[in-house]
Amino acid sequence: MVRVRIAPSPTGDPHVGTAYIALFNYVFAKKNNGQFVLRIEDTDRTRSKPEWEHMIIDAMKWLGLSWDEGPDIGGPHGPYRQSERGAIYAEHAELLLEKGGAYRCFCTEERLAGVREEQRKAKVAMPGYDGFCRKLTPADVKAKLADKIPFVVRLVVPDAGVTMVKDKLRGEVSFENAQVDDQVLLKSDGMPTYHLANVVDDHLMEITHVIRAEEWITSTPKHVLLYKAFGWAEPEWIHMPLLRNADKSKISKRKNPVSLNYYRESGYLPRAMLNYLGMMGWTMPDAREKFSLEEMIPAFGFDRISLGGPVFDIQKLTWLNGLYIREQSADDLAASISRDLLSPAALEAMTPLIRERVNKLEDVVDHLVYFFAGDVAYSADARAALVPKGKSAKDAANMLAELLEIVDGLAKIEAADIEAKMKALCDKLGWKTKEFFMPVRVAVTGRTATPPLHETMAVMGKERCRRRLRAAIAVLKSQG
RNA sequence: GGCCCCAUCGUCUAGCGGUCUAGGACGUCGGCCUCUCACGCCGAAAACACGGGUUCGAGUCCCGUUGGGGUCACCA
Repeated sequence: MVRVRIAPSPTGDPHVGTAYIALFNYVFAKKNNGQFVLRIEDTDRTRSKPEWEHMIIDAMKWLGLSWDEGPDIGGPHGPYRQSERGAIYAEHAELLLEKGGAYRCFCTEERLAGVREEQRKAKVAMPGYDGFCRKLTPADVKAKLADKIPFVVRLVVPDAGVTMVKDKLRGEVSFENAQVDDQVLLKSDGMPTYHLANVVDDHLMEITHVIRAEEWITSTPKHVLLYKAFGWAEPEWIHMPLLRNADKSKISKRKNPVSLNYYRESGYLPRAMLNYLGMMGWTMPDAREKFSLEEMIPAFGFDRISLGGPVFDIQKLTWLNGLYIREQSADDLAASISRDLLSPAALEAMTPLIRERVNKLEDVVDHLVYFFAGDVAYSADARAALVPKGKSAKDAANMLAELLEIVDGLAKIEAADIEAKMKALCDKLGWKTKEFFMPVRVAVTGRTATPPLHETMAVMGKERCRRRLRAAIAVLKSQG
């Protein structure tokens, strides 16, 4: 039985790269009458948030990639949230300690930083943990444990030899063990790192094929070593090429919209997104470019994967989406417009904001534009208002960039919350409120006159706000 | 920088030694259709990174160079 999984980390917006890898896992599972598991990797206590998890699950459902087991529906291998599996990891770390596959490390952050610094200065070829605590005697360990000195558990990596990773797409990739660090397996807060949790869970959940992004390939030897230390059989390793920005670097929010919500709210259709992602690195045997998930499944095979990292080209995605939009009947299109864009709920949220500004019903249209539109045009007046008197375009761009950073970190914009955060930012920068809010208003709406900003932003939604902040920053930068 | 991966038009790609004077798609440009725009249709420009091998024959196999990317956390 083929069993695969997608294991997103709920530390930010649902990512297009997650959808990409999920798609190939899903299709491979379906092709082989296998099962697809959703597992939430929330072992980073400081960055993981339940809101992000909800958004990821919601986005995956929007795409239509359904899973057979997951935190929302349960299953025989649960729990599917790593934060709820602490005892399992502790137990396995202990097992590894007994088998000699791991050791306790009592080094402080400071010592580690010092070691790193020295290695940096000495230009050591392979910086990494220096193995200090590996030399501790059982008596040393016992004493430190008794003194309640905090510790982490590290993987024992052999000093010599080679670890081979058999990748389905790349063949045998070998790594000198000397190049592999004694990775931390269990953090001092008792939570596992990705490496431990991933291996333990994949084994316990009976995952047969690990289909993940190429960025993981260099840590795979650690995983292979872990399987060996536990005495478990390895899954098949399949490292997919990475989605890229136009400059070929790994796709990132700085250079591309990467949130699935951006595409969802812009009105890209899930089937268009899936189709486009399906042609990133893979082609239909008959060379068709337009194909459905159902058509992809029987045709799929890893033999048609190409390994060059594909550039995520929104223009081509948009063309494809247009094909799907136009093939709907006018009735169906009208229905999706009133359901997904001009919905009663959206209108109800906007109405209180624009009511005072309206004398005739038709007046609403002018105000509705910036709530519903994608990008807004910045007129000459608007451009002028983007830069407050006494400030430079650069100042304004920097200010908006800081605001963008704040918006990025929010799962959802709430009026009171964003108002407080903007006031705080304004104070921090030492700007007058007038100087601060007008550029933001113009950036986000393209207008110099709008309903109260924080409410407008909340109703407009995070995706619209951030894309326009980005656009305004770009305008300011081009002005020098 | 060490290690690892990758390498056909600007971009996504076809090509699995001869059928390649390299095919398709997006984008770009030109034209047709047309009240405008869009859609649609037709056409054009546009690529095998470089150097060595192997072979009767290399875009296709091997090696090197160059280039790009990834990774070197108590993040995933």
